[in-house]
Amino acid sequence: MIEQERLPDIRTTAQAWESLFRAQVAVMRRLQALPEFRKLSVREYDVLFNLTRCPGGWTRLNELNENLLISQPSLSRMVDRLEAKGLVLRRTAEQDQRGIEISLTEAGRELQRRIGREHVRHLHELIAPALSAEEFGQLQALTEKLRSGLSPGC
Amino acid sequence: MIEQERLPDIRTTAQAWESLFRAQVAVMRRLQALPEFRKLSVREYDVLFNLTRCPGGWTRLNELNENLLISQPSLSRMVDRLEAKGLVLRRTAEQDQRGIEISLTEAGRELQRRIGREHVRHLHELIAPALSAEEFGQLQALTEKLRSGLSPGC
DNA sequence: TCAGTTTACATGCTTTTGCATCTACCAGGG
DNA sequence: CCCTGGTAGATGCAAAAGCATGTAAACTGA
Repeated sequence: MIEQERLPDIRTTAQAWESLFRAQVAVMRRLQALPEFRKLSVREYDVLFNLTRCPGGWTRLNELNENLLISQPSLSRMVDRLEAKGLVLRRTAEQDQRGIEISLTEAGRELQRRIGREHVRHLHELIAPALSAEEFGQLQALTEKLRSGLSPGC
Repeated sequence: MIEQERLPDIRTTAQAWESLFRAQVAVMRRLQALPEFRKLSVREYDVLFNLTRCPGGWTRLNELNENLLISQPSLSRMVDRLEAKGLVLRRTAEQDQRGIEISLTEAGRELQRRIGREHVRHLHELIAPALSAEEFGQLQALTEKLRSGLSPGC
């Protein structure tokens, strides 16, 4: 038996996106009010978090910028501030003298871990009651597929 | 036969949320660069959009604020600007003299529709290739359930 | 009824963001 | 080799954001 896979119409995609977006807002709104984000904003934490996810520990600034919603100048200045706080290091890329590479300092890594632990714990308390383990698995699979399947054209 | 519904562990919830969040960032990053948001930022558009969704057309400012990620003072000033542009109206609430109610002007409604049409069209082009109609339906159902099932405690 | 508390929004002030632009560097022909 | 075009970040400046606080109205409980 052949499974028919319907192409989504414009209503379907719009409604799914709206629902996903509202869920994200609802969760994020509660998260960012939590005490772990008093010293470092969610955006700043997200930079540190992204830095933990790159092999070798160094990432290009432009590459980092692709995973964030802030503009290139804003990231440049946010890195200034994180550097001033002793949380990240800057160096010029070896192969491309225009480029800048960033990595966490030990203090930065430590702070990320500390905030991350609290964050994950609070996140769990907040969202765990909403879905079963199986449903969270489906949600993860669908959102991963969504992200990786975005139209390259636009 | 009884279906066993497992409770999610902390890894499962954290990974699902991270995936959802990254998908949202990836989509939003592309959306906000589109031409329809040159005149009005995504945040401002979202306010107009929320105003189309309230019965009677008038919404309390604090109620509106719950659906947005910006702070109360920021919303207050954003409404100032939208009012100055002739897109929304302000009035004091009847039952509660402290409260402010907002509604769209005709120009505001018109602008929302115009941006909204472009927005939905571009959104569709962007995300439609990623999932089937059935999968978008599942995604919508899961994210709605997530949003409505958040722990009231935190 | 009236002082004390809470809620809703506005406002002063500082920080952060974004747009436009600048500089430095790379890459690809002539 | 130099010139042209393009890319990676930095920076000047104006707009927007958040924090702390102010004001005024509503609730609360003697």
